[in-house]
Amino acid sequence: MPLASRPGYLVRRLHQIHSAIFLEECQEFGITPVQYGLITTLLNNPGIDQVTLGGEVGIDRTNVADVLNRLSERGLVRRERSQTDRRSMVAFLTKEGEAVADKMYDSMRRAQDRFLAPLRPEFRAAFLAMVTELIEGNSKYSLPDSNSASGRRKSTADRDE
Amino acid sequence: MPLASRPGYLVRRLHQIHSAIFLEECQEFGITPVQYGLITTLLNNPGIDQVTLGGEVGIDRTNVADVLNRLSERGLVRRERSQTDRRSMVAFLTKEGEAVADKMYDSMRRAQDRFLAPLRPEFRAAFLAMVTELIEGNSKYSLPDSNSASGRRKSTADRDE
DNA sequence: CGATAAAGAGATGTATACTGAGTAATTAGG
DNA sequence: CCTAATTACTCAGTATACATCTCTTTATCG
Repeated sequence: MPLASRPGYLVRRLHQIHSAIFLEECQEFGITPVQYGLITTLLNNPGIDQVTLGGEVGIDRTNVADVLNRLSERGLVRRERSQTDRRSMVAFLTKEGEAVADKMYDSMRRAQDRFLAPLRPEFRAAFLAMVTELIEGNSKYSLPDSNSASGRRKSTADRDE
Repeated sequence: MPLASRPGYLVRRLHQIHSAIFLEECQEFGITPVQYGLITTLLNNPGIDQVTLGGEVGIDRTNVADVLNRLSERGLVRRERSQTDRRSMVAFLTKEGEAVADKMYDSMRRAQDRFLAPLRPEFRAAFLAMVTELIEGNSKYSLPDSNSASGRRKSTADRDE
């Protein structure tokens, strides 16, 4: 089975390529794809705790802490202990964080569009549907056990944009 | 644009999921997806130099050195200076390296199959074709400049398996 | 043939991603 | 109500991935 026909290889390259395009398109902001995912989730769910945040964005709990650290060092995110459960840290966007989320939106959209551009337009929805199918069908592997527990709080609004 | 509809998010999750399945299926060998890609490429191209190797496997040249280091510490890979170009390092699988490549093959296949399982069988080829299309259409972002130069040697056989 | 440009490899630093161990706070059971 | 289990987080360690800078080797040009 040649490398170029292995799903795993293809998916890794796809991820690599998207990261490169996103980073190029959003260069001026110095925000990575994962950081942007966290930022938009915080925008829609201010005061969310780190475990729930990781569940929403699809990253490991320790990684959430790492990324939030970098974002709060840059003044985009503010963290504090939860009032209701003092084990938890809850996170908010600062004013600057909200400004960055806003200013980056168009660049993010351009990155997504450029990534999908090689695919004939009529195939794009089908492609995304198949990817979603693969993610949902494999959902039990989608995140480590560390995040799986607990009552995955329903996200408040999902107005996104 | 909600997170779950962004191509970048979906592709990241897909990569995450495949890694988890591969790691689980190949647990007993302690070999990661990237390491296995390098090993099979070395199997088909013994004595390949590091830059060409990186081009074949789709990883950065410094990363090639890192991964080869780990593999040679475990006695799976042997490296030496090229006879023809003493700037280059060329790599070979050791006997143990070849044995591991052989023993892992079935586990790798199982990982790939499990990953694709949620997709209806008649869609799988179409999915892989679309992914390939996206990779080729975006090929200019597929690898950093550091690898792009030089005469990407034609791989000798590609008998793979 | 010697100066210099180009290429390859290495080291260093950043970011993502995950595991495992350990600590503190909360909840559940007896 | 006190102990045990669970949960949230942190810290340390490993691996991938990439950028950048330095050093050596090779190639080229005058």
